[in-house]
Amino acid sequence: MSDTAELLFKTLADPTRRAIFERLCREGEQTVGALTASAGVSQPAVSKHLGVLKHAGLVRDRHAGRQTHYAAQPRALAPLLDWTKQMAGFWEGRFNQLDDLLKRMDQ
Amino acid sequence: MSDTAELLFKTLADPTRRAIFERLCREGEQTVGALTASAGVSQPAVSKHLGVLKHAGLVRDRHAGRQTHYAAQPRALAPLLDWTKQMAGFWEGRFNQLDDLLKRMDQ
DNA sequence: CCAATCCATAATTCGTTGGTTATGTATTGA
DNA sequence: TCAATACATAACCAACGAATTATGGATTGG
Repeated sequence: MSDTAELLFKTLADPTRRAIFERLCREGEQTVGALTASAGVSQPAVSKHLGVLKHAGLVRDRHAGRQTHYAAQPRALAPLLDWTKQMAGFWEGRFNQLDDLLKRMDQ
Repeated sequence: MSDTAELLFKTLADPTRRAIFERLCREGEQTVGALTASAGVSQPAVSKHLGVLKHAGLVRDRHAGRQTHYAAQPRALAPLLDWTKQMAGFWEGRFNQLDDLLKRMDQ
C-alpha cells in the first residue's frame, strides 16, 4: 500500500478542503482572499487547508507581494488513479482466473 | 460535488479499512475471522470497518451459517475514478484554453 | 512613516472517529 | 441440550482533526 495514496485519501476526505481543490482545478490560480470569500469558513481555516493540500503536493503556492496565489497540481492525483485501477484490476484478474478455471473444468 | 465521492473518500481515508478492502480485492471473499487474523486490530474493530465499507457500497456480505463472508465490490469505485478524471479534465481544459489563447496571440 | 491589508501561526474548543472490553445473538458440533 | 464458535452491537475512552478567535509578520498605499 503506497504511502502517497494514504496522504491523498486523507487530504481529500475533508469536504471543505476538496471544495477548495475543486475550485482551483475549475477556475485556476486564486489568492487566499478569493478562496476565503466563498469557502464558508474563516481565513485561517482556509490557510490551514491550503497547507494540507500543499503538503500532499496537490497545490503549489506563488508569493506576490502580500498575496499568496495557489494553483492546483492535478498531476498529484496520479497515485489515486493508479490505486483505483489496481483495485479494479485485481478483481478483474480473479474474475478471469475463475473464468479460466470454469473453462478448464468444462473440458 | 457528488455526495457519493464524499462517502468514498471518507471511507477509504482510514488505513486499516483500506487495507481490508485491498485484501478483499486481491484475495477475494473472506470471512470476518480470516480478515481479523491479519488486520492487526480486534474482531469488533474489523466488523465495524466492514460495516462502514458496506455502507459505502464497497463490499457485500453473504451469510453462511454462523460465518459472514465479505467480498469487494470494486464497481463502487467508479465515482472516484470519475471525480479524478474530471479534476484532471478541468485542468486540461484550462490549459488548452491558455494554449489556444497563446496561439491566437501569436498570430 | 503609519494605518490598513493579506496571509500565516498560535492557542483553544469541541465534535468525530477508531480503538478497546464486555456482552448479546445465532449457529454448530459433540 | 449445552458448550463453543462466529459475528455483531453496546458502552466507553483517547486521540485526532477542523473550526474558532487572537495575534504576529510582511507588504502596500496614502
